Amino acid sequence: MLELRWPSFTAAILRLIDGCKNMRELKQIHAQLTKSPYIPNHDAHSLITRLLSFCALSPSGSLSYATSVFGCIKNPNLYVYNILIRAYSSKIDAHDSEKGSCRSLGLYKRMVGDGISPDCLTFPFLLKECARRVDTDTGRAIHGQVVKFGFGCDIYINNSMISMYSARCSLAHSARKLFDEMLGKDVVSWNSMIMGYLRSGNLDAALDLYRRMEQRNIVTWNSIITGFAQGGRPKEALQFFHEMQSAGGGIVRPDKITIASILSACASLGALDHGKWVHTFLSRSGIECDMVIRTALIDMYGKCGAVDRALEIFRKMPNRDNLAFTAMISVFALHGFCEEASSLFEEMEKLGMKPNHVTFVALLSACAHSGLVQKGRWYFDVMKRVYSIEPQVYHYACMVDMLGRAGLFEEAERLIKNMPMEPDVFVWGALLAGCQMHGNVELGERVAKYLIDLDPLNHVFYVSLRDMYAKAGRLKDLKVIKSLMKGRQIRKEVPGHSMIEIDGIVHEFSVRGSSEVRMEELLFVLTCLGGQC
DNA sequence: AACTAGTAAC
Repeated sequence: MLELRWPSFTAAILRLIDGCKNMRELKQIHAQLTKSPYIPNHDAHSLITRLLSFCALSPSGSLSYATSVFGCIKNPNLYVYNILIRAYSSKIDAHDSEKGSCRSLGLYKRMVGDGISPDCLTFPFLLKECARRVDTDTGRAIHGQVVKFGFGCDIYINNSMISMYSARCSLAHSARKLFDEMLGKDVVSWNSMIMGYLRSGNLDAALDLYRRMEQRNIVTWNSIITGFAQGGRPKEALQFFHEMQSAGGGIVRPDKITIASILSACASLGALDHGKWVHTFLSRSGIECDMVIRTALIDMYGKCGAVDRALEIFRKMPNRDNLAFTAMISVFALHGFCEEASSLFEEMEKLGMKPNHVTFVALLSACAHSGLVQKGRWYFDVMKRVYSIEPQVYHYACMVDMLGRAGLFEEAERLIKNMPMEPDVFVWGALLAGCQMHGNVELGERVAKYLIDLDPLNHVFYVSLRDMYAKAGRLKDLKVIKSLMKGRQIRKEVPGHSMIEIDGIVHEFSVRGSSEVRMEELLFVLTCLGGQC
């Protein structure tokens, strides 16, 4: 083949590069090219550019190899620069430390230094990397460059900038400013702004835009459903799902992203009937039931109490990743099946699968709820030593919870003292709960007072202290705390509530009653049941 | 060769 002459030779090599399946094949071609004397100069450039595209953009490519190929190009043009900048924006490799600054920016500076001006495609790539890294300082600098080079009216670039500002929760207002000043807004502009509000927790602002927009697409629906499901308003997420199916004559059909989000909403509601309906809908829809959806199904069935069905789906999965394992382990942990959680973890280890920080949250909380202190200590150690996972503040909270429940207050306090980070309210709250459980008023009083100082408007800590005093018969202190609560107007504002699904409708109720559940009737039934027990 | 959307825990 190397005997072939231009142009068929070059065309054949280009076809070979396009047909590459992996980096090994590509490297072989690259090696042959380097040795070949038959390539005219202007062909060499197009060949090396194609090589670069493969390494930089193909899923089986390699960013480090792309960087070295780029280094071989003598006078890279705008197209070549854009390829590598694009690769940095979306590809993540071993050298891509999440905390590092944008690598594409260095390339951009070099390009401008070479006297090459960016075009309208350069900026979306640059901004995407800033968004991914939540590096809004660099993003702002690039915003300046956009204006300087006269691209302030490009809709793609403006949309990219909205997403970039939206990546940082505190900058939703910067995104909104751009959004308001944009002339030709399209559906992506609206979606990006809505996502900015959803990320920053301002669900009502997102809802306002959603209601006002003229055309919605699948991304709009999926974003608003996901945002509400994750933002603690899963009931509304379900409503959006129904709205989606009745809107626009069913032009926009749910896809697998919709299904994954809606299952997560069902999971947090404990809405088993809804979840089952979605499962049936999924089977009939022809939507591919991929690993993500199966994991969401495991979570949904597990959180709705159908552990057997969750396990069945897990066992029938054609392939499982560490997320699927973690979801199943979490289901076991939630229901107090510590043994099952542990043996699934062992299965995971045998397969050489890497558990992550979430896996250990599940394992540690399973140990805490089962009172398996020895095992919990062991997992905490394995996490650090074997898997090099730095314990986060919520791992410490699990450990303190476990030790507190076991009454091991000295060890719990020692652990808190030696934490590498500042203990948060969950850590102290776990210790307080342990004190309350064991009637350790001396320590509990100290912790509760500290927590009240830290978060003086949170009623939970006052109530704990009050109940501890009451139980210990410390009437004088009880009086003091009660008057303190009265003086500060501390009340249990939102009573603890539960939810129940009846005939596919999710009802919320609490001891104080409910707007939806007829309490007299409920009490009557309960009284009757009580007689039978 | 461009911009927006999914699963596990807290």
